[in-house]
Amino acid sequence: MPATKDTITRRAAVIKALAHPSRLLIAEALMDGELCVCDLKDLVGADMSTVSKHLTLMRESGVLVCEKRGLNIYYRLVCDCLGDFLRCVDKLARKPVKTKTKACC
Amino acid sequence: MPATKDTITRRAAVIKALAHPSRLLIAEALMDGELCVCDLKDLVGADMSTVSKHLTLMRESGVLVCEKRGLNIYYRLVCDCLGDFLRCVDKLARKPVKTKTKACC
DNA sequence: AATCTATTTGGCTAAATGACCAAATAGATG
DNA sequence: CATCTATTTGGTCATTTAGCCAAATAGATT
Repeated sequence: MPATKDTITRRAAVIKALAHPSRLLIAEALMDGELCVCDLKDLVGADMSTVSKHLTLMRESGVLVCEKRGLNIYYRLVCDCLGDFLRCVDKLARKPVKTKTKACC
Repeated sequence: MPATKDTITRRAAVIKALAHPSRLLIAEALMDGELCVCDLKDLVGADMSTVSKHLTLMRESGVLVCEKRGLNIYYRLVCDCLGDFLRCVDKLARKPVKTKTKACC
């Protein structure tokens, strides 16, 4: 079953939800459990509205869900399979890049 | 050991290398083994120069390596741990998004 | 060495992204 | 019900990204 163009695009959107330093930071923090927006704002260190937009993107891509309790909104990761991936990414990110500017050959 | 800002940025770059429909398509195709640029051009269906730039991005982020043999340059995935991740992404991408425009609460 | 072929690079433009500020909303509290 | 607090939304601007075309490169073939 070859993935349709639409399927690929939706998968890419999920990945894109993690493909930004602030959003990755958020995802990694949420691996230890849910946090409210204000916590995440402190973590990221950006304007609250900026953080909120990152969270909206992540939520709409299906990576996060949220729940309001009291005055706060708590976000958490949908999927715990992210852990393995982040370990994989970390392994890749450690490697020095072989060729900075030129193609390998 | 809390990850430094620089580390997070490099991890995000690795993820970003997969966070585009064409690049994801390339990565998935390469899970079955190496392919030359011309194959990938056919797969993606874009201008050769566009594909080449995607490949450069992926290579520089550490996700791909390449090797020239004969006239062609063959690209392959550096890490096979991507397979599990892509399965995870697929699972997330399948879920209907709970709330399209409004926050959950 | 002249030419072919595959790929990359440079330049350009349109579109998407990310940041901030200000204003709106929604629910809790007095 | 008036207000406070947490969060989202809308607007704007600068930056980045993705696409194509044309030109450069590098290695194979004649």
